[in-house]
Amino acid sequence: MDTPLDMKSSGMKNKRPTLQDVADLVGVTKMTVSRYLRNPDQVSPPLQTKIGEALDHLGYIPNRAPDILSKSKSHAIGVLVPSLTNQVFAEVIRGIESVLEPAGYQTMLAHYGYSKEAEEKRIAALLSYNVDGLIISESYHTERVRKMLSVAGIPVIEIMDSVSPAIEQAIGIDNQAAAYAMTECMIQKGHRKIVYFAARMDQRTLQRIRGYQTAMHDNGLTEMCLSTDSASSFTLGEQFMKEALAKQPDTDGIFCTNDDLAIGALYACQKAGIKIPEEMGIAGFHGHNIARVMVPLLATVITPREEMGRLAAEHLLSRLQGNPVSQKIINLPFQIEPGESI
Amino acid sequence: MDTPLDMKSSGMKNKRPTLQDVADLVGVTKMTVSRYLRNPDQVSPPLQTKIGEALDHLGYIPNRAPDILSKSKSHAIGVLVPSLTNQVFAEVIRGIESVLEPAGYQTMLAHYGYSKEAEEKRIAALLSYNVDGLIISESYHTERVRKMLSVAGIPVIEIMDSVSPAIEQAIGIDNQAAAYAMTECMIQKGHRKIVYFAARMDQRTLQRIRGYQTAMHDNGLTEMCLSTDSASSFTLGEQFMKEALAKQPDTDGIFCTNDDLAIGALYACQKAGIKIPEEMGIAGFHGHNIARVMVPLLATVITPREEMGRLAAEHLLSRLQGNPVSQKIINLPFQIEPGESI
DNA sequence: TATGATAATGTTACAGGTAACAATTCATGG
DNA sequence: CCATGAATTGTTACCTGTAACATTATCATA
Repeated sequence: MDTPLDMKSSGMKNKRPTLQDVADLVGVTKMTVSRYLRNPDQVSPPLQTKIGEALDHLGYIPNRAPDILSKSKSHAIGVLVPSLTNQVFAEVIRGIESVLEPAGYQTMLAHYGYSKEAEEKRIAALLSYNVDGLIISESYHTERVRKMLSVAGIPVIEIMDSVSPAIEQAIGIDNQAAAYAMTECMIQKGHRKIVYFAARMDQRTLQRIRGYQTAMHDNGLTEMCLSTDSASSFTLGEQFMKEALAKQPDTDGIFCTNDDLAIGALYACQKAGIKIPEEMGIAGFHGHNIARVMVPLLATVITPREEMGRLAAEHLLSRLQGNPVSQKIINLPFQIEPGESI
Repeated sequence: MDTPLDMKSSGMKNKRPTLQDVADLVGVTKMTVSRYLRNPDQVSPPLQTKIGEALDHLGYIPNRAPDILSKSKSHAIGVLVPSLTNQVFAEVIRGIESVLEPAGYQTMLAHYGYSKEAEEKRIAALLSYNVDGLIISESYHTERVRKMLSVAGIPVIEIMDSVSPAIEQAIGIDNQAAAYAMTECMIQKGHRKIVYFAARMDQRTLQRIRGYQTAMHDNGLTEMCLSTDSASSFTLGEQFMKEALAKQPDTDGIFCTNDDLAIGALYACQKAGIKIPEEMGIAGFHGHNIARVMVPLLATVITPREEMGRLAAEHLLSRLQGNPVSQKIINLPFQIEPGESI
């Protein structure tokens, strides 16, 4: 005569409990339960106990859907990065979450693998979930993306790049200036035939190339660039190294668009018995953690990735609180770390 | 006499357009527009054109909120990992998304920094957004987490670990067996005084330690373990190396719970002039990409991270289509890569 | 031209929480 | 013992897209 032990075994739908279910159990309306959840003191002490027990017993889980529907406020922030495997973005994300999480916001992460088409789809998806704000990391967008963002009417912050014209607000570094500075540094150290290794030709890489080219030109040196559209990797750095030596045997310096390529190139030299930095100077970009411990220490451009994420989140929160854009473009400092490899 | 150029400048609320707005513009009911969006052929050709134009003109963005509310289907999958900066999880996530994205599912990523408390909060947050399924990467859960998951009534898949009892379904590797195999391999290569470096004492690390201990014991060797609760890093590997040599100067092997520690330890040896592998064998775990190119090549346990993510997503999709759990525990193979460092 | 079938469009109700307002209870002082 | 107001609880409406059903338009055929 017993009822089934639980709903699962009874073949019922086992739907997750709603406020109504809790209210029915206690014998009040769901409004009362709602009040309890938002501020327990709004209901009488005896009900507080009963409602608390009922919530616990049923295992009530809050449901944001109604709120999102009625107030168009999801308390979720969309974060769009090109890649998750790239350590750089992982650190930016950590910075973002370190601010959003304590503020009660959920981050909705999406990535688009550097494809404009995917970016469009991902932004549409994030907007369809009614995110309250967006942090994106590209500087060029299709017309449709711009329209979507404008229509959505939510604050948008672009990160990584402080040079391209911002939609509303951009926080990043000046990639061209950083690349210029590193190239200058390599030249000062005596390198002359410096080749640039580039992968994934996005805006940031193009700007770095421009910085490198300008520095070479300003010093009366000849530039040479090896590039590909595919993803960068340690192995690609090795390949490029071999290619550079084949094309220009007297190459004495390599500046890479990121540390992955640089590390690959460095190991390729070690395997080939090329002395670093005497015979070949190698520099990277972005300060991969490993660059700071390896032997020899890799020359690299150190960028404030985590702080960039933090700042982006802070400015976004500020705008969600109704404040206007305080500063359209925020340019963060970078640092040239010569290491031991140039 | 002109109307303002756009709504922004008119001080209006600039709310994002709804189906009703589109319908009003065309002169039909929103139901007709809804039909057009789901299957254009359901409306007459002239209306198809007009609705298409209106949608475009207003920049309509679909809104999932009503659907989530009425059907409790969000087409979002929650993915919970301990850390995003850890490359291992980035690759798992890539595997997951490679399956979910083409299937029309949005991933909602959350991480909890190895804290049980944060895990609870994160799972509650994901459930409050009505995710249709969950992929989580811990094997031990608080009672409250178990209750939430049971009440939510959505498919849950645990990844990383194939040994702990699965809530519903687990996909991972046998960490203990893998650590045993690598320890055996080190012993075979002649190392005797092998020390284990562990950070972040989660279940997986504990199982690896057990594998190491068993292998040492089975070979009549003495075990020694350096561990900390804090996060692993290259620098920590360096510190541990110094500590191990101080405590046990005749240490001739290091087995690390991950490649980050191993790489740090390896460079520490290089800086101290200790020859690898002659004087010191070093092995890692998980096959960090860099381990596959560095000099010397790092001995490591190669795990199918991306495939693990793919499989988890595929099984989740299958269950979302109503299929039952086909296999409660799926044990993926690992591979011992001796490299040149042991 | 009437009839029935089919295509095209409209109407209504619903999902679950909460703002806004309404109603009820209860204690207190006159 | 009732008026008054504060404290507590209830009622109604709303947010947006769509399933389910209802209605109207269109057209071929008897």
